[in-house]
Amino acid sequence: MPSLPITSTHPASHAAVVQIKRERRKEARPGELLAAALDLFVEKGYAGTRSEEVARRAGVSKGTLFLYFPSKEELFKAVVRDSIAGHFPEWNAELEAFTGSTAEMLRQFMTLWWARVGATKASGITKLMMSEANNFPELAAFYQQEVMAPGQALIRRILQRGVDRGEFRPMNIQYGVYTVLAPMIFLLTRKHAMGCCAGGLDELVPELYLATQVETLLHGLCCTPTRATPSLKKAKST
Amino acid sequence: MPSLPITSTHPASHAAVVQIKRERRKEARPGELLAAALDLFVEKGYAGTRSEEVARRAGVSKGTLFLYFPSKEELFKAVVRDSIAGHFPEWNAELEAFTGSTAEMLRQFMTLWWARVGATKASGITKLMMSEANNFPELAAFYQQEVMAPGQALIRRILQRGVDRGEFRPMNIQYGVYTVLAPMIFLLTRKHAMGCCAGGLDELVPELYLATQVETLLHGLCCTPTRATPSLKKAKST
Amino acid sequence: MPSLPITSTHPASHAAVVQIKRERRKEARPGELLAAALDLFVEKGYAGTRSEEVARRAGVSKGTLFLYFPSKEELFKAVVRDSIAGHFPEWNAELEAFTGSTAEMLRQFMTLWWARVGATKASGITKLMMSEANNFPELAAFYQQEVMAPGQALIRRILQRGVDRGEFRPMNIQYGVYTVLAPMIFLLTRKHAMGCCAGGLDELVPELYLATQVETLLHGLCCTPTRATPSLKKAKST
Amino acid sequence: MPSLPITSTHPASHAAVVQIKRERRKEARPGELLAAALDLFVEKGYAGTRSEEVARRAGVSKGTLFLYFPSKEELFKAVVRDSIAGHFPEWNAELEAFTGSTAEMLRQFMTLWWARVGATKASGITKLMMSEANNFPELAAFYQQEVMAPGQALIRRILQRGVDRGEFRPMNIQYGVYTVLAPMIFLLTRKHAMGCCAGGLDELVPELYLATQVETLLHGLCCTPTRATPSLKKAKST
DNA sequence: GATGAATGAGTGTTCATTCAT
DNA sequence: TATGAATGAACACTCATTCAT
Repeated sequence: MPSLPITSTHPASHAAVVQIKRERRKEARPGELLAAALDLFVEKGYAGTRSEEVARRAGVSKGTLFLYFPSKEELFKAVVRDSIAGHFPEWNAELEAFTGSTAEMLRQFMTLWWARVGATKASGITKLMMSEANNFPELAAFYQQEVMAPGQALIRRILQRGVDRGEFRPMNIQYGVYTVLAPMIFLLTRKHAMGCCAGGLDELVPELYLATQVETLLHGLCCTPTRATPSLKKAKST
Repeated sequence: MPSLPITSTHPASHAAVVQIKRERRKEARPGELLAAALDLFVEKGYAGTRSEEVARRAGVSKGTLFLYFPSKEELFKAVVRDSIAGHFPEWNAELEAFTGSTAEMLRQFMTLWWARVGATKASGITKLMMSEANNFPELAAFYQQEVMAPGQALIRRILQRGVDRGEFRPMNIQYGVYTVLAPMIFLLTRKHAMGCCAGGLDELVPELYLATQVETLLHGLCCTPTRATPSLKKAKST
Repeated sequence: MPSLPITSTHPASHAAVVQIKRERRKEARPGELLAAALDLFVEKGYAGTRSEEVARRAGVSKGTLFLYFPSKEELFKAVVRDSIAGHFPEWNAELEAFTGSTAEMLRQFMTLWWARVGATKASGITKLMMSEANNFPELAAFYQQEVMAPGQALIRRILQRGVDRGEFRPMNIQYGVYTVLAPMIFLLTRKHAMGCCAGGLDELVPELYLATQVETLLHGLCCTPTRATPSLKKAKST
Repeated sequence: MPSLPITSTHPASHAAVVQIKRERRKEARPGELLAAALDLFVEKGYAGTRSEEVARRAGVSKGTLFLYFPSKEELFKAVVRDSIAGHFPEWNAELEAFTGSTAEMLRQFMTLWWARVGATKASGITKLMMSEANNFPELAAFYQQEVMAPGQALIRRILQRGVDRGEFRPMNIQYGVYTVLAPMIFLLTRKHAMGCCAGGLDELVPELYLATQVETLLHGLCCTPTRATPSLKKAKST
């Protein structure tokens, strides 16, 4: 699996970051606008983000924004496309180099996902798509193809490895994928949509929640009780 | 200049001809408006739904809408109450009358939730809240209070019952609630946000997915392993 | 000066008050509506008064209001016309029967005006006219003719009497009229327009204010110092 | 069906032809808008003035108005400041620099007030407040604070100076203020509310009326009788 | 006559988009 | 290229007026 093609429809969108700040960085404009727009779209949603604020945060005038992006809609699409730069090759490679048990592999996958996506700004993109997919079907298709599909393929490979190596019971792999996905999406929802109104009682520690989920999952998935749940040994005899 | 077309400027001169007859249907209006509003809120989101269109879809004028609901916000709350919140007393009663095993109780909860909410338009409301909660804090608080809190309380009661009766292992109940919630939210996300672009490979049968999830959960939750719906064995022999 | 013609364009507007409350008082409707409208127009102004509230206060439905008055504008006109029933003949007669000094006459005029107009609901009509005259020129003309003119004539007669009897110095009578009018209008303004925001320091006792004004006036108007200001005797010798 | 007229649905296809050229006049706009707003507020009252008409009269679009003034209320406040409130520092300074007799000071105050406020459109603002204060409490508070309070303080200072210097008799200063205020308010009422229907008999020359009032006042206020403007005698001889 | 459900033009305000400079 | 002043279509909500019952 070679590096994913980067679909960037605007010039100098990502490379600009590396550029030297010479001649008042003309080439960097689109990148700065995209960064500002990402922040604001995540924070305020599509409708709630005013184009003037995007421009101001990028340090340019309102007119300049429309010089680079013909409309707010196009800006939004560009933001989503631009933000989904391919980390998948790297993650794929990491997981393929993994040599431990598949249970451990799943634990590591979840942990890394939280550290690299869930806990970072990148999670905002996912939230954005969940919110606006209906309004931008074309974009949803793009997201499905560029993010959801590779992501699910990655999970699928883990589960398949577990089954192939006799570590997991035979299963409907696709449903297994969804089982892994569900707590991730749940966390994103809490973080970006419901976090504001969570009652005081249910402070949720994401890392702990994910760990708990993985162990619960493994109980259901594994052929032999995983080390994290010795108490189930008796149960296994049935 | 004899041949210029003369356009009548007298008010209501032409409109009167087209005049739609006014119907007086006081009893039926709120329901019709609620139905129209549910459709549009789900389809276009809260901000994207224009009150005039709600009225038109219900076959009345803009003014009539505000005759029954004093503001867009109250209209939305009424929709939430009508679709979801108002049913909690009934659902609570049903579960309290339940006499079977707690595993079976959880299965029934999930099944009924899908039939009554997940599979219906009401599910769109939950998706909508996930999308727009950040932009409308008052609506979010309302939803939290009227839907999230009672819903989670309901799940909590099920889990607690399992623990109390020695059917489930002791657990952090709140995390257990989230474990039950996660696949529900995952389904809603798929249906409303990603459903439009689902690839051919992953056709998902929600009922089957939920059943699978419950069984996986039960493997992790129960004191004694619970094979899929043992209660059905008896039923078969009948 | 015979009794002023009462211009009432609506049936049973005033006579209704005397009527016996038999047969659910059909004839009283216009009168009740006018009374309710007067209250509300005075309290909330023309634009601020909603026709539905007028109807409700009169104990009828919104439709009924428009049955009696073809529009809000006509209702307003009717209110003003109806409320200015002629007290002037009575007041004229009273003053013509007055036998004391003209200074005393002026004092009594002011005192009675406050008791009968300034302090009562009738003052609201004047405020109404001051506020809305520009929007209803036709009505303003009516008010000018029916109220302002007779009122000023009355004052004029007092002043003229003072001059004729050698009690007041010769003066431009019309300006004298305005001098008498000014504190009256000032009081109405305070009561109806600025009263809401008067600072705590300047509590104004209308009767005291008017008395003060009259004495100040008399200092300027009288040939000999009036009894209320003995300290001025010395000054008079100049 | 070949002969159907095809109506272009492309946006701005026709409008572009009629397009009025946009002028950039940032410096001039606020003044133009303020002038237009003053005209309309005086003519139609606060509630009766539509913001779009203010914009149109200033030759700009509705949006431009809100570019300079964030709301109708702020526009009104700006008009008040521009017309009246903003001049108090200057007027205060003038009076503090005054070195003549307090009687003369009062005369000058009245004269200047008429020339600068009473005779100008600014007077309409005061009339407007008298009309609409009850319906817009926040505006009333603003006007009280920015205009009424400084204005009355100014008068109070004059009267106090007269008393302190032994020119005026001791008095209840606040009532004195009202005595000065009354003819001013009377004039405004006549001009804006009753002026439209003034009968032929009472042509009023405001300057003359005010002068008369001041002299009448001074008769009552001064320790030694002050015949009309003695200071003018000297002036004549010059 | 009386009702009150229904109407829809009108209002302040926002904001993506345009365009003269 | 870049600016930011200017635009105008939208939108939630109000309320005088109408009319079926």
